[in-house]
Amino acid sequence: MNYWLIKTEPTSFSIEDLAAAPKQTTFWEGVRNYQARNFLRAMKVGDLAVFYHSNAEPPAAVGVAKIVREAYADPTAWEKKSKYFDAKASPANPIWSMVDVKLVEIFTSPISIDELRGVPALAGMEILKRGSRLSVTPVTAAEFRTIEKLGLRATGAGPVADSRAKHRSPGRSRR
DNA sequence: GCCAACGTTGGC
DNA sequence: GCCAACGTTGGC
Repeated sequence: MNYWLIKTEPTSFSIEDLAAAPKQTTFWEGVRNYQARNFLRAMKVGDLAVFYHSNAEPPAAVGVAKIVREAYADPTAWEKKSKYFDAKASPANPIWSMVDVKLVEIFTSPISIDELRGVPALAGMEILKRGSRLSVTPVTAAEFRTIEKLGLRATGAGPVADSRAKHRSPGRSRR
């Protein structure tokens, strides 16, 4: 079993969108980078992924998702209207792949990038490297466990926040 | 909104 | 096959 980190801009598709999706599952389409695609292709059913919000305030690890379907052709690549359209792709030559992911948990205590940088055990993470832009990256089991533990820690002051309760469903996925 | 870092493209 | 130009990403 392997562990990953998948990055998304919450204005495009957030973990709340995933929570609101049918079966809390979505296809992870739109990856248009060969290295990231190859990581998608290496994913196995049951693998777990840290769900990370980039370009957010603050950028943060916000939960965990599980791979529920292994890589298959990403049809948005040949949909002309899609923002992920790629003229070189076709059903005969899909080029790009996607997987299906299902929500496992939303962190009660999201971990901002600042905080991630402050954890020595996470110093080697790809996402924290300068100029890192890969939207799909492997993480080690130890890194995954460290992040999940931080994400689920008790929040301390005040009533225990249940982040799930705060997020009303925005309705259909905005994709 | 800036801009450094990076991947991709295309002229040669 | 080099590399400058360009577009995109994403933290700040």
